[in-house]
Amino acid sequence: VPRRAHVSGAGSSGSDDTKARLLREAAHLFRTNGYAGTSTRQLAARLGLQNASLYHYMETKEDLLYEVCLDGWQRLPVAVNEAVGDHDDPLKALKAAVRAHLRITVDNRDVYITMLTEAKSLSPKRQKVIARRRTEYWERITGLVREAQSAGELRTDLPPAHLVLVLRNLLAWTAFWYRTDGELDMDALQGLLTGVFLEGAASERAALSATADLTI
Amino acid sequence: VPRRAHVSGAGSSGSDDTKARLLREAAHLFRTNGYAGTSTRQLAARLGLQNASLYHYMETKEDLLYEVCLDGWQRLPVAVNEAVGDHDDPLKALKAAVRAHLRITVDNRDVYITMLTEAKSLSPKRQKVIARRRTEYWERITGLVREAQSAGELRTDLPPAHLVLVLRNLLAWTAFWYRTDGELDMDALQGLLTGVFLEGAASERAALSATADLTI
DNA sequence: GTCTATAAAGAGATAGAC
DNA sequence: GTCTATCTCTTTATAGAC
Repeated sequence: VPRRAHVSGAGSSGSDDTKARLLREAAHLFRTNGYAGTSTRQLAARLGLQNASLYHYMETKEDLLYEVCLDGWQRLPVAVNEAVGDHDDPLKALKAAVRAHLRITVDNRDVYITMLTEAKSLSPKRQKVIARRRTEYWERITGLVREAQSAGELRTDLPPAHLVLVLRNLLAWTAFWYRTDGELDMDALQGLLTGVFLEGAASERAALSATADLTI
Repeated sequence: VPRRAHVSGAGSSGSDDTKARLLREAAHLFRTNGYAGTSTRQLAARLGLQNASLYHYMETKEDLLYEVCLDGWQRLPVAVNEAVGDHDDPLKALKAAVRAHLRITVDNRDVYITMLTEAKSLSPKRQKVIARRRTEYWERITGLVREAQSAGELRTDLPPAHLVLVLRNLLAWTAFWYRTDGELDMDALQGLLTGVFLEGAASERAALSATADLTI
């Protein structure tokens, strides 16, 4: 008789509430101390377990890192697809994607920062799997940018891939400094990044003179 | 009789060419394997030394990380000040600062990425020193942005600190993906980032309609 | 599913010879 | 300035009882 009447997430085996906690705490410690800097004893202590008990839920410590990275690179495209779903206007779709990306990465900083900074500690084989997911994700974003260009909403003098490099900078680094208790809420953050990305930081006067330079 | 007729850098003691190599290799390994994931034996091997010999140049492994971080946060403001030096126009000064930042971080990826991702492994006291240098650096950049706003070259509807957050995203993450053997050389990279930062990614048509929205 | 106990390897750092 | 040798502690992971 199971002690808790939970419907488990997606696991194939066992009664896994503890497994989810394990992954959450692992992501937290990996971000805070680094992967190699996190011991299985520390991890066990945070769950109120002995070191050896962890091995009921995992085979090696590296498995945890791998699962955290897989989870993160899964959540991101899922959230973006959901956000993009119901927009006809490509620029609105892109804005929704930006919003979803920010939301996911800020709400899951431990997972997100771990998957960006600690994936180097995975085996080469597993690093390749992660790198492939990352590539696919950013290709998806590139597609959104390309559509917005085709619709005449984004400038076409720069290739979509280059615009995405800029966008990627804006999105990737945000979770490293953003604090939910800071002066910027999520709406302001999204407005700031989208605003400068689309309109630029130049003053109107400067922008007009730049246009003049081109026209004359 | 010294074996090499080198003028040493800034050290107060000893004959230190090896010390510089040690710091370089340390930064490389710290970036590649993480601080905790790097052993003193690995480090020694890269210098052709035994583990114990390192302790002639350092007291603890953590000292190396600290020196790498200090070095990185020293180089950045020095390079920016030098680049800004001879510009009267605030916007040109800011552009020169951006160029210098990119140059330094891309040319010293090991140091730069280590100081951003591994400083968490320092003692709390040392982390504070590093955090202070980081703050001072970005305050310097904020000053440049503020001047460019005062000169009417950057939009003033956003506070300088918010424009710097955007700029910081653009600059901070670049060294993580930029490859010197890629299709973008440093000039193109600087042009891309500065261009989108100043002018925005929207098409002119879209930009005009945005302006119209404000005017009408 | 969690425990105690422990194996086996690797870590940072030191002692002292040369 | 570099070495060999070693101390001491911590690490990941396993064995086997409950």
